Amino acid sequence: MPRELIDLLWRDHPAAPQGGARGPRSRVTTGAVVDAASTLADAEGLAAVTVRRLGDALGVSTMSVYTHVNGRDDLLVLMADAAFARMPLPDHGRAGWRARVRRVADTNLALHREHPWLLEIEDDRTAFGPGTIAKYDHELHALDPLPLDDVARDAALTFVLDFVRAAARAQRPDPRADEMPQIWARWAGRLAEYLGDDYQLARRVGSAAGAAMNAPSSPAHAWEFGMARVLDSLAVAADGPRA
Amino acid sequence: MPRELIDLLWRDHPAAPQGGARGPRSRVTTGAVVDAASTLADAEGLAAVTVRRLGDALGVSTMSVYTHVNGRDDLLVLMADAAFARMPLPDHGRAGWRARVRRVADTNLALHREHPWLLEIEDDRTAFGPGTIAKYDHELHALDPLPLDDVARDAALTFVLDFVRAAARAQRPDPRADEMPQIWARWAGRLAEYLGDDYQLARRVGSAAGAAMNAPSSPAHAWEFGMARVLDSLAVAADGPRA
DNA sequence: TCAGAACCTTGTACGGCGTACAACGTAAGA
DNA sequence: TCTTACGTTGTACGCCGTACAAGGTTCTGA
Repeated sequence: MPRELIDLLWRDHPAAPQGGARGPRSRVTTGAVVDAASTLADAEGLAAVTVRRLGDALGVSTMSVYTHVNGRDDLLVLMADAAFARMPLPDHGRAGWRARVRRVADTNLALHREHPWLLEIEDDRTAFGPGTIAKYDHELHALDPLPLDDVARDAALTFVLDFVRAAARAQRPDPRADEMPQIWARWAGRLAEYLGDDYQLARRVGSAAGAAMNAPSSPAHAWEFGMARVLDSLAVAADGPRA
Repeated sequence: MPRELIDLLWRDHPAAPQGGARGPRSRVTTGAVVDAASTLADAEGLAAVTVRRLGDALGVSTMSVYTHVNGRDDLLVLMADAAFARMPLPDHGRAGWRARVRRVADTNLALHREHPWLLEIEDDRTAFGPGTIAKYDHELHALDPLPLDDVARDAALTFVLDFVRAAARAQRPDPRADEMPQIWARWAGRLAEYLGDDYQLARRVGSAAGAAMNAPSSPAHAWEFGMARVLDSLAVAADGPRA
């Protein structure tokens, strides 16, 4: 293991160990590998980010990628932290907590819309990256106006971000979206036969929810509904159980 | 494609097409394949569910698996629907909506704790399976006492289940848990150096949240906090914006 | 009765993946 | 100048999902 992941995460920090001076100059850097991987993931999804394709994209052999990144797992952590580091973290100013939370939620939703592959990266080691830590600190400060102790503050932020993550997942285009019309054409009749007269509530609600969108559910409405719920519930948590 | 996924999903329904009578009797059934795959996933995770290992577990050649299941993607859908079908769906009786929602949440959390691999299956086609539809119908009925129209009812259920899913994800043991102590031993010093005096809030809250558990965050507290928030917010949604 | 159709099973093979390893070239330090 | 550290590269291994064709087995219909 040439360099530890934590040092690669903090590679732009002054205290980060630099590579020794001897030997040929690197033709690419860790940052370039991460950038290329992110671009590839944006364009074709995370599954397209293979070490071989990365080498091609960088004009370098497959195995050369491993000089700058310890392996694919580590690369995903670096990609996620880099994406977080790119997020705008505007000062919260004098905004109330509702506006702050809304902004945090909107920004995170936008992030996931731009980089849907973030939803597939679940490595806990991301938490040690500079982008992730800066984001965490900033978003915790969004809750400054609320009277929450430290543990509750963390739980509240988790609550908000988990909601956003789930909403982003629902809004993400299904990779099978192209085929769905044909699949549905083949399935609709059979499903009706199987269902008969059962599950009337599920069928009514399912079709009502799907009516707003083309999808079987309505992510747009779920976002509005959920956002209102999140804000409502934080208000209750702040003002006390009965207020 | 021998049999459509929808027919495999509904394979126990009387109207489902049965295999023709000619040829040798199948040594295994679709259900047996799904069960073996689920057992394997429970024991070793979804990544261990490979067609080759499934064939071994069933005492059948690798390619024979494809007689009973169209491919790995379809198999995952069948596994997920089968897991939902196994869920207990007790009548809601006279319980109030809070108790109903709590029970739905608890049951779903238990499901995800028993089958963590469910979190990795995101195929929308699962929605057409009998187990999934029955579960959806049952859980919609949990919200009967609340004055919600169809679209809001769907959104409310999504809100609850998404929270549970996120909580389950947080509670899921990191596959890297064994190595974390050693990793942390190597990283702690370097991270302290990188952080310096920055991000004080993040560090304080992060360590406070982690103090309750061994993990860097406290999923147990997040569950309690989030559950209270979910119930609070549904109460507000039900009673009107100001009540 | 007995071919032929329908079906299940199987082995081989292909193109992908991540990555271990060793050989080689290159540039800076002694 | 020689050595040492480092970047680059090709080959190779063991996985993966699965297409395909050959073969065996059982029921159907003439």
